[in-house]
Amino acid sequence: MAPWHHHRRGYHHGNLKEALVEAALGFIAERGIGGFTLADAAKLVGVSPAALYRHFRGREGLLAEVARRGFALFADRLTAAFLPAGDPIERFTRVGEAYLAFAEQEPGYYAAMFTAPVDETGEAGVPPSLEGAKTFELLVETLQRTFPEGFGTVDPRFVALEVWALSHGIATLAAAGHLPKGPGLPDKHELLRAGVLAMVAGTRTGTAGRPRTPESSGHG
Amino acid sequence: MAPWHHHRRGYHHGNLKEALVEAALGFIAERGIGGFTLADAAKLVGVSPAALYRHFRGREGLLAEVARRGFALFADRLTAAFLPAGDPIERFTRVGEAYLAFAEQEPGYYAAMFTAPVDETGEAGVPPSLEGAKTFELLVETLQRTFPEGFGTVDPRFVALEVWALSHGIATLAAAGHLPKGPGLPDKHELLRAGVLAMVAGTRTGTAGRPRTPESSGHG
DNA sequence: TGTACATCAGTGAACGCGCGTTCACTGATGTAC
DNA sequence: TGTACATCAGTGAACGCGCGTTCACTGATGTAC
Repeated sequence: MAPWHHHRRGYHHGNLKEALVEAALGFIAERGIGGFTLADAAKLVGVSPAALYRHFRGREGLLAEVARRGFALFADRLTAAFLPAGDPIERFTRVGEAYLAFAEQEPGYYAAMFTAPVDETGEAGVPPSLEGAKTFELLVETLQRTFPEGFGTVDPRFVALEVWALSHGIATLAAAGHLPKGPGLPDKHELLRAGVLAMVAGTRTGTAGRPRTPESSGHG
Repeated sequence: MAPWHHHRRGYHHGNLKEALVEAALGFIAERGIGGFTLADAAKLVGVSPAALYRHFRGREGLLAEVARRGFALFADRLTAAFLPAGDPIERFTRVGEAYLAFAEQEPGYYAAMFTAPVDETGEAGVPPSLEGAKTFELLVETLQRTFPEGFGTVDPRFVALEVWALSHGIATLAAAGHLPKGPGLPDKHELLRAGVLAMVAGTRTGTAGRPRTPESSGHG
Protein backbone atom coordinates (compact mmCIF):
# COMPACT_ATOMS: atom_id res chain seq x y z
CA MET A 1 0.00 0.00 0.00
CA ALA A 2 1.29 3.40 -0.90
CA PRO A 3 2.04 5.63 2.09
CA TRP A 4 -0.80 8.05 1.41
CA HIS A 5 -3.20 5.20 1.88
CA HIS A 6 -2.41 5.01 5.57
CA HIS A 7 -5.74 6.11 6.91
CA ARG A 8 -4.64 8.86 9.20
CA ARG A 9 -1.16 9.06 10.60
CA GLY A 10 -2.61 11.12 13.40
CA TYR A 11 -4.21 14.50 13.41
CA HIS A 12 -2.70 15.45 10.10
CA HIS A 13 -3.44 13.31 7.14
CA GLY A 14 -0.23 13.96 5.27
CA ASN A 15 -1.44 13.50 1.74
CA LEU A 16 -4.99 14.72 1.91
CA LYS A 17 -4.92 16.55 -1.40
CA GLU A 18 -3.77 13.49 -3.29
CA ALA A 19 -6.15 11.25 -1.39
CA LEU A 20 -9.11 13.46 -2.21
CA VAL A 21 -8.23 13.53 -5.90
CA GLU A 22 -8.03 9.75 -5.88
CA ALA A 23 -11.33 9.45 -4.07
CA ALA A 24 -12.98 11.81 -6.53
CA LEU A 25 -11.64 9.76 -9.43
CA GLY A 26 -13.22 6.64 -7.99
CA PHE A 27 -16.60 8.19 -7.38
CA ILE A 28 -16.73 9.96 -10.74
CA ALA A 29 -15.87 6.70 -12.46
CA GLU A 30 -18.61 4.90 -10.56
CA ARG A 31 -21.38 7.44 -10.59
CA GLY A 32 -20.46 10.15 -13.03
CA ILE A 33 -19.67 13.78 -12.38
CA GLY A 34 -23.14 14.53 -11.10
CA GLY A 35 -23.00 11.62 -8.71
CA PHE A 36 -19.81 12.76 -7.07
CA THR A 37 -20.26 14.35 -3.68
CA LEU A 38 -17.74 16.09 -1.52
CA ALA A 39 -19.19 14.39 1.54
CA ASP A 40 -18.59 10.88 0.20
CA ALA A 41 -15.04 11.70 -0.80
CA ALA A 42 -14.28 13.05 2.66
CA LYS A 43 -15.82 10.02 4.32
CA LEU A 44 -13.86 7.60 2.15
CA VAL A 45 -10.62 9.35 2.98
CA GLY A 46 -11.51 9.44 6.67
CA VAL A 47 -11.64 13.18 7.09
CA SER A 48 -14.20 15.83 7.92
CA PRO A 49 -15.89 17.38 4.86
CA ALA A 50 -14.57 20.77 5.88
CA ALA A 51 -10.97 19.57 5.57
CA LEU A 52 -11.29 19.70 1.80
CA TYR A 53 -11.37 23.48 1.95
CA ARG A 54 -7.73 23.55 3.08
CA HIS A 55 -6.74 22.26 -0.36
CA PHE A 56 -9.46 23.26 -2.78
CA ARG A 57 -11.84 26.11 -3.33
CA GLY A 58 -14.68 23.69 -2.84
CA ARG A 59 -16.33 20.93 -4.78
CA GLU A 60 -15.83 22.66 -8.12
CA GLY A 61 -12.21 23.34 -7.29
CA LEU A 62 -11.57 19.67 -6.73
CA LEU A 63 -13.29 18.77 -9.99
CA ALA A 64 -11.25 21.35 -11.86
CA GLU A 65 -8.04 19.90 -10.42
CA VAL A 66 -9.07 16.42 -11.49
CA ALA A 67 -9.75 17.65 -15.02
CA ARG A 68 -6.45 19.54 -15.10
CA ARG A 69 -4.47 16.49 -14.06
CA GLY A 70 -6.48 14.39 -16.46
CA PHE A 71 -5.47 16.46 -19.45
CA ALA A 72 -1.83 16.39 -18.36
CA LEU A 73 -1.86 12.62 -17.89
CA PHE A 74 -3.72 12.18 -21.16
CA ALA A 75 -1.06 14.11 -23.05
CA ASP A 76 1.64 12.02 -21.39
CA ARG A 77 -0.02 8.77 -22.34
CA LEU A 78 -0.59 9.76 -25.94
CA THR A 79 2.96 11.02 -26.27
CA ALA A 80 4.40 7.89 -24.66
CA ALA A 81 2.44 5.74 -27.08
CA PHE A 82 3.80 7.60 -30.07
CA LEU A 83 7.45 7.78 -29.07
CA PRO A 84 8.68 4.19 -29.52
CA ALA A 85 10.10 3.45 -32.95
CA GLY A 86 8.10 1.77 -35.63
CA ASP A 87 6.30 2.13 -38.85
CA PRO A 88 4.46 5.49 -38.87
CA ILE A 89 1.06 3.89 -39.15
CA GLU A 90 1.97 1.50 -36.38
CA ARG A 91 2.96 4.40 -34.17
CA PHE A 92 -0.21 6.28 -34.88
CA THR A 93 -2.26 3.18 -34.25
CA ARG A 94 -0.61 2.93 -30.86
CA VAL A 95 -1.76 6.47 -30.09
CA GLY A 96 -5.30 5.42 -30.90
CA GLU A 97 -4.99 2.45 -28.59
CA ALA A 98 -3.68 4.73 -25.89
CA TYR A 99 -6.69 7.02 -26.36
CA LEU A 100 -9.19 4.22 -25.89
CA ALA A 101 -7.19 2.71 -23.06
CA PHE A 102 -7.16 6.02 -21.23
CA ALA A 103 -10.90 6.50 -21.60
CA GLU A 104 -11.52 2.93 -20.44
CA GLN A 105 -9.02 2.70 -17.62
CA GLU A 106 -9.34 6.26 -16.34
CA PRO A 107 -13.06 6.92 -16.68
CA GLY A 108 -12.91 9.34 -13.78
CA TYR A 109 -10.37 11.52 -15.54
CA TYR A 110 -12.11 11.20 -18.87
CA ALA A 111 -15.48 12.22 -17.50
CA ALA A 112 -13.98 15.15 -15.59
CA MET A 113 -12.25 16.32 -18.75
CA PHE A 114 -15.09 15.98 -21.21
CA THR A 115 -18.24 16.45 -19.21
CA ALA A 116 -18.77 20.13 -19.62
CA PRO A 117 -19.23 21.90 -16.33
CA VAL A 118 -22.41 23.86 -16.68
CA ASP A 119 -22.90 27.05 -14.76
CA GLU A 120 -26.15 28.28 -13.28
CA THR A 121 -27.32 30.04 -16.41
CA GLY A 122 -26.99 26.88 -18.41
CA GLU A 123 -24.23 28.15 -20.64
CA ALA A 124 -21.11 26.08 -21.00
CA GLY A 125 -18.73 27.24 -18.30
CA VAL A 126 -15.60 26.30 -20.17
CA PRO A 127 -14.86 28.47 -23.18
CA PRO A 128 -13.14 26.89 -26.19
CA SER A 129 -11.35 24.67 -23.67
CA LEU A 130 -7.69 25.60 -23.48
CA GLU A 131 -6.65 22.18 -22.22
CA GLY A 132 -8.68 20.49 -24.93
CA ALA A 133 -6.98 22.71 -27.48
CA LYS A 134 -3.58 21.54 -26.26
CA THR A 135 -4.60 17.93 -26.67
CA PHE A 136 -5.74 18.77 -30.16
CA GLU A 137 -2.41 20.38 -31.01
CA LEU A 138 -0.66 17.26 -29.78
CA LEU A 139 -2.80 15.17 -32.06
CA VAL A 140 -2.07 17.41 -35.04
CA GLU A 141 1.65 17.17 -34.41
CA THR A 142 1.50 13.41 -34.07
CA LEU A 143 -0.44 13.14 -37.27
CA GLN A 144 2.02 15.32 -39.14
CA ARG A 145 4.95 13.23 -37.99
CA THR A 146 3.08 10.07 -38.90
CA PHE A 147 2.28 11.28 -42.39
CA PRO A 148 4.95 13.84 -43.25
CA GLU A 149 3.92 13.73 -46.88
CA GLY A 150 0.65 15.29 -45.85
CA PHE A 151 -2.87 14.71 -47.10
CA GLY A 152 -2.91 16.36 -50.46
CA THR A 153 -4.70 19.65 -50.20
CA VAL A 154 -6.27 18.72 -46.90
CA ASP A 155 -5.22 20.52 -43.75
CA PRO A 156 -3.72 18.07 -41.25
CA ARG A 157 -5.76 19.78 -38.55
CA PHE A 158 -8.84 18.74 -40.44
CA VAL A 159 -7.78 15.11 -40.36
CA ALA A 160 -6.83 15.45 -36.71
CA LEU A 161 -10.31 16.70 -35.89
CA GLU A 162 -11.86 13.75 -37.68
CA VAL A 163 -9.68 11.32 -35.82
CA TRP A 164 -10.34 12.95 -32.50
CA ALA A 165 -14.09 12.99 -33.01
CA LEU A 166 -14.04 9.35 -34.05
CA SER A 167 -11.98 8.39 -31.00
CA HIS A 168 -14.22 10.34 -28.66
CA GLY A 169 -17.36 8.91 -30.20
CA ILE A 170 -16.14 5.34 -29.93
CA ALA A 171 -14.94 5.87 -26.36
CA THR A 172 -18.15 7.47 -25.12
CA LEU A 173 -20.52 5.09 -26.92
CA ALA A 174 -18.55 2.19 -25.47
CA ALA A 175 -18.59 3.67 -21.97
CA ALA A 176 -22.34 4.26 -22.11
CA GLY A 177 -23.03 0.74 -23.31
CA HIS A 178 -24.50 1.93 -26.59
CA LEU A 179 -21.98 0.31 -28.88
CA PRO A 180 -23.73 -2.61 -30.57
CA LYS A 181 -21.97 -5.89 -30.06
CA GLY A 182 -22.39 -9.16 -31.82
CA PRO A 183 -20.77 -11.78 -33.99
CA GLY A 184 -19.07 -10.12 -36.91
CA LEU A 185 -19.03 -6.72 -35.25
CA PRO A 186 -15.66 -5.27 -34.33
CA ASP A 187 -14.68 -4.30 -30.83
CA LYS A 188 -13.83 -0.70 -30.16
CA HIS A 189 -10.11 -1.11 -30.76
CA GLU A 190 -10.58 -2.56 -34.18
CA LEU A 191 -13.21 0.04 -34.87
CA LEU A 192 -10.80 2.87 -34.18
CA ARG A 193 -7.84 1.31 -35.94
CA ALA A 194 -9.76 0.57 -39.12
CA GLY A 195 -11.66 3.83 -38.92
CA VAL A 196 -8.51 5.91 -38.73
CA LEU A 197 -6.86 4.07 -41.58
CA ALA A 198 -9.95 4.35 -43.74
CA MET A 199 -10.23 8.01 -42.88
CA VAL A 200 -6.62 8.70 -43.83
CA ALA A 201 -6.84 6.65 -47.01
CA GLY A 202 -10.13 8.25 -47.97
CA THR A 203 -8.83 11.72 -47.34
CA ARG A 204 -5.77 11.01 -49.46
CA THR A 205 -7.64 9.69 -52.45
CA GLY A 206 -9.43 12.96 -52.18
CA THR A 207 -12.17 12.10 -54.62
CA ALA A 208 -14.75 12.73 -51.97
CA GLY A 209 -14.50 14.47 -48.64
CA ARG A 210 -12.11 17.23 -49.63
CA PRO A 211 -12.96 20.25 -47.55
CA ARG A 212 -13.85 23.04 -49.88
CA THR A 213 -15.29 26.41 -49.40
CA PRO A 214 -18.95 25.91 -48.62
CA GLU A 215 -20.33 27.12 -51.93
CA SER A 216 -18.04 25.17 -54.24
CA SER A 217 -19.64 21.73 -54.20
CA GLY A 218 -23.20 22.66 -55.02
CA HIS A 219 -25.44 19.93 -56.38
CA GLY A 220 -23.36 17.71 -58.28
CA MET B 1 -49.26 29.25 -27.38
CA ALA B 2 -50.23 25.63 -27.68
CA PRO B 3 -53.31 24.63 -25.68
CA TRP B 4 -51.37 22.55 -23.15
CA HIS B 5 -49.48 25.65 -22.15
CA HIS B 6 -52.56 27.09 -20.54
CA HIS B 7 -51.37 27.15 -17.00
CA ARG B 8 -54.15 25.31 -15.30
CA ARG B 9 -57.58 25.08 -16.76
CA GLY B 10 -58.81 24.53 -13.22
CA TYR B 11 -58.17 21.72 -10.83
CA HIS B 12 -57.13 19.35 -13.57
CA HIS B 13 -54.25 20.28 -15.76
CA GLY B 14 -55.40 18.47 -18.87
CA ASN B 15 -52.03 17.70 -20.43
CA LEU B 16 -49.83 17.24 -17.45
CA LYS B 17 -47.93 14.29 -18.84
CA GLU B 18 -46.97 16.14 -21.99
CA ALA B 19 -46.19 19.29 -20.06
CA LEU B 20 -43.88 17.44 -17.69
CA VAL B 21 -42.02 15.82 -20.56
CA GLU B 22 -41.56 19.23 -22.16
CA ALA B 23 -40.38 20.74 -18.90
CA ALA B 24 -37.91 17.90 -18.41
CA LEU B 25 -36.56 18.43 -21.93
CA GLY B 26 -35.91 22.06 -21.15
CA PHE B 27 -34.15 21.45 -17.88
CA ILE B 28 -32.06 18.57 -19.21
CA ALA B 29 -30.99 20.73 -22.13
CA GLU B 30 -30.01 23.52 -19.75
CA ARG B 31 -28.42 21.66 -16.91
CA GLY B 32 -27.86 18.10 -18.02
CA ILE B 33 -29.47 14.93 -16.76
CA GLY B 34 -27.96 15.30 -13.31
CA GLY B 35 -29.20 18.86 -13.02
CA PHE B 36 -32.80 17.95 -13.75
CA THR B 37 -35.04 17.90 -10.70
CA LEU B 38 -38.58 16.74 -10.41
CA ALA B 39 -39.37 19.69 -8.16
CA ASP B 40 -38.31 22.26 -10.75
CA ALA B 41 -40.29 20.56 -13.47
CA ALA B 42 -43.42 20.54 -11.32
CA LYS B 43 -42.95 24.18 -10.39
CA LEU B 44 -42.49 25.23 -14.02
CA VAL B 45 -45.66 23.44 -15.02
CA GLY B 46 -47.53 24.92 -12.09
CA VAL B 47 -48.35 21.73 -10.29
CA SER B 48 -47.51 20.04 -7.01
CA PRO B 49 -44.47 17.73 -7.18
CA ALA B 50 -46.66 14.84 -6.12
CA ALA B 51 -48.82 15.21 -9.22
CA LEU B 52 -46.05 13.69 -11.30
CA TYR B 53 -46.69 10.32 -9.69
CA ARG B 54 -50.07 10.09 -11.42
CA HIS B 55 -48.25 9.78 -14.73
CA PHE B 56 -44.80 8.39 -14.02
CA ARG B 57 -43.19 5.97 -11.64
CA GLY B 58 -41.10 8.83 -10.35
CA ARG B 59 -38.15 10.85 -11.52
CA GLU B 60 -36.53 7.91 -13.27
CA GLY B 61 -39.78 7.01 -14.93
CA LEU B 62 -40.05 10.46 -16.45
CA LEU B 63 -36.45 10.31 -17.66
CA ALA B 64 -37.05 6.91 -19.21
CA GLU B 65 -40.11 8.25 -21.03
CA VAL B 66 -38.08 11.16 -22.37
CA ALA B 67 -35.39 8.79 -23.64
CA ARG B 68 -38.00 6.50 -25.21
CA ARG B 69 -39.64 9.37 -27.07
CA GLY B 70 -36.23 10.67 -28.02
CA PHE B 71 -35.26 7.48 -29.78
CA ALA B 72 -38.57 7.37 -31.59
CA LEU B 73 -38.28 10.97 -32.74
CA PHE B 74 -34.66 10.43 -33.69
CA ALA B 75 -35.57 7.51 -35.93
CA ASP B 76 -38.31 9.61 -37.53
CA ARG B 77 -35.96 12.48 -38.25
CA LEU B 78 -33.24 10.30 -39.74
CA THR B 79 -35.77 8.45 -41.86
CA ALA B 80 -37.39 11.66 -43.03
CA ALA B 81 -33.99 13.01 -44.05
CA PHE B 82 -33.22 9.95 -46.12
CA LEU B 83 -36.55 9.56 -47.91
CA PRO B 84 -36.53 12.46 -50.40
CA ALA B 85 -35.11 11.58 -53.77
CA GLY B 86 -31.60 12.42 -54.75
CA ASP B 87 -28.17 11.12 -55.38
CA PRO B 88 -27.38 8.36 -52.86
CA ILE B 89 -24.50 10.26 -51.35
CA GLU B 90 -26.63 13.35 -51.17
CA ARG B 91 -29.32 11.42 -49.33
CA PHE B 92 -26.88 9.94 -46.90
CA THR B 93 -25.34 13.33 -46.30
CA ARG B 94 -28.79 14.60 -45.40
CA VAL B 95 -29.04 11.86 -42.79
CA GLY B 96 -25.80 13.07 -41.27
CA GLU B 97 -27.11 16.62 -41.21
CA ALA B 98 -30.25 15.37 -39.52
CA TYR B 99 -28.16 13.60 -36.91
CA LEU B 100 -26.23 16.72 -35.98
CA ALA B 101 -29.34 18.85 -36.17
CA PHE B 102 -31.15 16.56 -33.77
CA ALA B 103 -28.30 16.58 -31.27
CA GLU B 104 -28.06 20.37 -31.50
CA GLN B 105 -31.74 21.26 -31.53
CA GLU B 106 -32.94 18.57 -29.14
CA PRO B 107 -30.16 18.44 -26.58
CA GLY B 108 -32.64 17.34 -23.93
CA TYR B 109 -33.61 14.27 -25.90
CA TYR B 110 -30.05 13.55 -26.93
CA ALA B 111 -28.72 13.70 -23.38
CA ALA B 112 -31.56 11.53 -22.07
CA MET B 113 -30.85 8.98 -24.78
CA PHE B 114 -27.10 8.80 -24.52
CA THR B 115 -26.27 9.66 -20.96
CA ALA B 116 -26.20 6.23 -19.45
CA PRO B 117 -28.40 5.94 -16.40
CA VAL B 118 -26.19 4.55 -13.70
CA ASP B 119 -27.69 2.46 -10.95
CA GLU B 120 -26.55 2.40 -7.35
CA THR B 121 -23.91 -0.22 -7.86
CA GLY B 122 -22.25 1.86 -10.52
CA GLU B 123 -22.90 -0.59 -13.31
CA ALA B 124 -24.57 0.64 -16.46
CA GLY B 125 -28.29 0.25 -15.94
CA VAL B 126 -29.11 -0.11 -19.59
CA PRO B 127 -27.99 -3.37 -21.13
CA PRO B 128 -26.89 -3.38 -24.77
CA SER B 129 -29.50 -0.67 -25.31
CA LEU B 130 -32.43 -2.02 -27.29
CA GLU B 131 -33.45 1.41 -28.53
CA GLY B 132 -29.88 2.20 -29.51
CA ALA B 133 -29.73 -1.05 -31.40
CA LYS B 134 -32.81 -0.06 -33.39
CA THR B 135 -31.20 3.22 -34.33
CA PHE B 136 -28.15 1.31 -35.41
CA GLU B 137 -30.22 -1.02 -37.59
CA LEU B 138 -31.81 2.00 -39.21
CA LEU B 139 -28.39 3.38 -39.98
CA VAL B 140 -27.24 0.09 -41.47
CA GLU B 141 -30.29 -0.06 -43.70
CA THR B 142 -29.80 3.51 -44.83
CA LEU B 143 -26.20 2.85 -45.61
CA GLN B 144 -27.03 -0.24 -47.64
CA ARG B 145 -29.57 1.63 -49.69
CA THR B 146 -27.10 4.45 -50.20
CA PHE B 147 -24.34 2.15 -51.37
CA PRO B 148 -26.09 -0.95 -52.74
CA GLU B 149 -22.86 -2.08 -54.36
CA GLY B 150 -21.48 -2.59 -50.88
CA PHE B 151 -18.02 -1.98 -49.50
CA GLY B 152 -15.97 -4.78 -50.94
CA THR B 153 -15.42 -7.40 -48.29
CA VAL B 154 -16.36 -5.02 -45.53
CA ASP B 155 -19.57 -5.62 -43.60
CA PRO B 156 -21.94 -2.65 -43.99
CA ARG B 157 -22.59 -2.83 -40.26
CA PHE B 158 -18.95 -2.11 -39.75
CA VAL B 159 -19.17 1.06 -41.80
CA ALA B 160 -22.39 1.99 -40.03
CA LEU B 161 -20.65 1.74 -36.68
CA GLU B 162 -17.84 3.97 -37.88
CA VAL B 163 -20.28 6.55 -39.13
CA TRP B 164 -22.33 6.46 -35.97
CA ALA B 165 -19.30 6.82 -33.73
CA LEU B 166 -18.04 9.72 -35.81
CA SER B 167 -21.44 11.44 -35.68
CA HIS B 168 -21.74 10.92 -31.95
CA GLY B 169 -18.22 12.13 -31.32
CA ILE B 170 -18.71 15.29 -33.35
CA ALA B 171 -22.08 15.99 -31.73
CA THR B 172 -20.87 15.52 -28.16
CA LEU B 173 -17.59 17.36 -28.59
CA ALA B 174 -19.51 20.25 -30.13
CA ALA B 175 -22.10 20.25 -27.35
CA ALA B 176 -19.43 20.27 -24.65
CA GLY B 177 -17.54 23.12 -26.31
CA HIS B 178 -14.44 21.00 -26.90
CA LEU B 179 -14.44 21.21 -30.65
CA PRO B 180 -11.56 23.48 -31.64
CA LYS B 181 -12.63 26.38 -33.77
CA GLY B 182 -10.61 28.73 -35.83
CA PRO B 183 -9.90 30.02 -39.30
CA GLY B 184 -9.36 27.12 -41.65
CA LEU B 185 -11.07 24.67 -39.35
CA PRO B 186 -14.34 23.16 -40.50
CA ASP B 187 -17.59 23.46 -38.60
CA LYS B 188 -19.24 20.32 -37.38
CA HIS B 189 -21.42 19.86 -40.44
CA GLU B 190 -18.52 19.95 -42.82
CA LEU B 191 -16.59 17.73 -40.46
CA LEU B 192 -19.24 15.05 -40.57
CA ARG B 193 -19.89 15.32 -44.28
CA ALA B 194 -16.25 15.07 -45.26
CA GLY B 195 -15.56 12.48 -42.59
CA VAL B 196 -18.27 10.16 -43.82
CA LEU B 197 -17.21 10.48 -47.41
CA ALA B 198 -13.58 9.88 -46.56
CA MET B 199 -14.55 6.92 -44.43
CA VAL B 200 -16.59 5.36 -47.21
CA ALA B 201 -13.94 6.03 -49.83
CA GLY B 202 -11.20 4.74 -47.57
CA THR B 203 -13.11 1.61 -46.73
CA ARG B 204 -13.74 0.93 -50.42
CA THR B 205 -10.14 1.28 -51.50
CA GLY B 206 -9.58 -1.32 -48.86
CA THR B 207 -5.82 -1.04 -48.85
CA ALA B 208 -5.94 -0.54 -45.13
CA GLY B 209 -8.23 -1.06 -42.22
CA ARG B 210 -10.05 -4.04 -43.63
CA PRO B 211 -11.72 -5.77 -40.70
CA ARG B 212 -10.27 -9.22 -40.47
CA THR B 213 -12.62 -10.77 -37.97
CA PRO B 214 -12.24 -14.53 -38.30
CA GLU B 215 -15.71 -15.27 -39.66
CA SER B 216 -16.67 -12.03 -41.27
CA SER B 217 -17.11 -13.59 -44.70
CA GLY B 218 -19.53 -16.27 -43.60
CA HIS B 219 -22.26 -14.23 -42.06
CA GLY B 220 -25.82 -14.28 -43.36
C1' DT C 1 19.99 21.91 25.04
C1' DG C 2 14.72 23.02 26.08
C1' DT C 3 10.89 25.80 25.35
C1' DA C 4 7.92 29.29 23.56
C1' DC C 5 5.65 30.23 19.68
C1' DA C 6 3.80 30.65 14.94
C1' DT C 7 1.72 28.01 11.53
C1' DC C 8 -1.92 25.81 9.56
C1' DA C 9 -4.22 21.14 8.64
C1' DG C 10 -8.10 19.11 10.27
C1' DT C 11 -12.38 19.21 13.66
C1' DG C 12 -17.18 19.00 14.53
C1' DA C 13 -21.25 21.22 14.98
C1' DA C 14 -24.31 23.94 12.74
C1' DC C 15 -26.56 26.35 8.81
C1' DG C 16 -30.07 26.68 5.22
C1' DC C 17 -31.57 24.33 1.52
C1' DG C 18 -33.69 21.39 -1.87
C1' DC C 19 -34.30 16.89 -2.95
C1' DG C 20 -37.66 12.55 -4.07
C1' DT C 21 -41.30 10.38 -2.17
C1' DT C 22 -45.55 9.20 0.89
C1' DC C 23 -50.11 9.86 2.27
C1' DA C 24 -54.68 11.04 3.40
C1' DC C 25 -57.23 14.35 1.22
C1' DT C 26 -60.11 17.13 -2.16
C1' DG C 27 -62.67 18.31 -5.88
C1' DA C 28 -63.59 18.23 -10.95
C1' DT C 29 -65.50 15.23 -14.27
C1' DG C 30 -68.30 11.82 -16.69
C1' DT C 31 -71.93 8.66 -16.51
C1' DA C 32 -75.50 5.20 -15.00
C1' DC C 33 -79.91 5.19 -13.78
C1' DT D 1 -84.73 14.73 -16.88
C1' DG D 2 -81.69 15.33 -12.40
C1' DT D 3 -78.81 13.31 -9.18
C1' DA D 4 -75.96 10.07 -6.84
C1' DC D 5 -71.87 8.09 -7.38
C1' DA D 6 -67.39 6.22 -8.97
C1' DT D 7 -63.22 7.70 -10.76
C1' DC D 8 -58.97 9.59 -10.42
C1' DA D 9 -55.97 13.84 -11.27
C1' DG D 10 -53.98 16.98 -8.41
C1' DT D 11 -53.21 18.89 -3.35
C1' DG D 12 -50.34 20.20 0.35
C1' DA D 13 -48.09 19.04 4.28
C1' DA D 14 -44.81 16.19 6.00
C1' DC D 15 -40.93 12.85 6.02
C1' DG D 16 -36.04 11.75 6.29
C1' DC D 17 -32.11 12.69 4.06
C1' DG D 18 -27.83 14.40 2.25
C1' DC D 19 -25.89 18.15 0.25
C1' DG D 20 -22.01 22.18 0.18
C1' DT D 21 -20.33 25.48 2.99
C1' DT D 22 -19.19 28.41 7.31
C1' DC D 23 -16.92 29.08 11.53
C1' DA D 24 -14.60 29.21 15.82
C1' DC D 25 -11.83 25.75 17.48
C1' DT D 26 -7.93 22.36 18.40
C1' DG D 27 -3.78 20.23 18.30
C1' DA D 28 0.29 18.43 15.72
C1' DT D 29 4.40 20.11 13.78
C1' DG D 30 8.66 22.64 12.87
C1' DT D 31 11.69 26.07 14.25
C1' DA D 32 13.92 30.28 16.36
C1' DC D 33 16.35 31.35 20.13
